[in-house]
Amino acid sequence: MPDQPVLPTASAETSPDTLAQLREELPDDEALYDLAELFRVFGDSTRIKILYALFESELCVGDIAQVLGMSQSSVSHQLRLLKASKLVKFRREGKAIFYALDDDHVRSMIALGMEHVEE
Amino acid sequence: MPDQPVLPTASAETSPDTLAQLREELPDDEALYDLAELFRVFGDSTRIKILYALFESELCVGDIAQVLGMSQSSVSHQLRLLKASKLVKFRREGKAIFYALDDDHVRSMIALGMEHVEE
DNA sequence: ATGACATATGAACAATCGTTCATATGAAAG
DNA sequence: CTTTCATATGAACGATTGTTCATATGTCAT
Repeated sequence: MPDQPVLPTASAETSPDTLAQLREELPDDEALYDLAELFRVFGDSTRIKILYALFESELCVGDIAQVLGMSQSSVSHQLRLLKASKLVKFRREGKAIFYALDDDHVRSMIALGMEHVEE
Repeated sequence: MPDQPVLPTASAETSPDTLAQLREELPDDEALYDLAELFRVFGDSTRIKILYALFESELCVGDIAQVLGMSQSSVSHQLRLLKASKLVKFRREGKAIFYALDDDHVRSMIALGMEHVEE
């Protein structure tokens, strides 16, 4: 007869207590979901291209579309996501709407990612 | 008769030359695709959770699954992607395989993202 | 008001993705 | 060599995603 009852959920190498503690130390599910969602927004070629196009200066939607060689509609749809995630800000000037990176946070993020990729 | 022929692709606010220059200054399509792909790997709750679980110390697959309350299969599938993107490394010890964050790059990336989300 | 231009949005469709289930590989113990 | 344990992998299915096309909203000039 074993000292400890055999639990249906079997641990492999680390003690169950340590695992339980690790589980508690993880950020809230919501925070983790939000984080994943943020990365998901960066995780598309079109959106990355848009962000890169805005690296130096603001641009209006039509110009972004032209620089990237994509349809206005597609760019607009993606800008919506970037807007919702606070990665870009915008201002109206007559008929045109100019988009720009929201802050240097975004630049840092892209730069850091690029470092990893270029290794 | 207009000084310039009217091009089928109409520019909106910025001069066509400036747009053309901007287009040239963008990183290669391949680099941009790789960058997006990197972010895409971060862009899933399960994978983010796995990375967070490995923040402090290495863990074997079964333990990761238990900490996250997910199936071994699912974790293994996701580890494959993390491996392919060089976000985690691993070593074998008997039957178990221990995974760990590949480098501090990964930690920085997650930390930076978390900053943005927590605003 | 009307027309022209810039942008946004909704529906629809193909493509991609993450999970599950079943099974395969690989290592250690008997 | 057979069994057991840990992990990996393939097929399949539902869910999510990005594009296109058509159309709506909003701004300015006439």
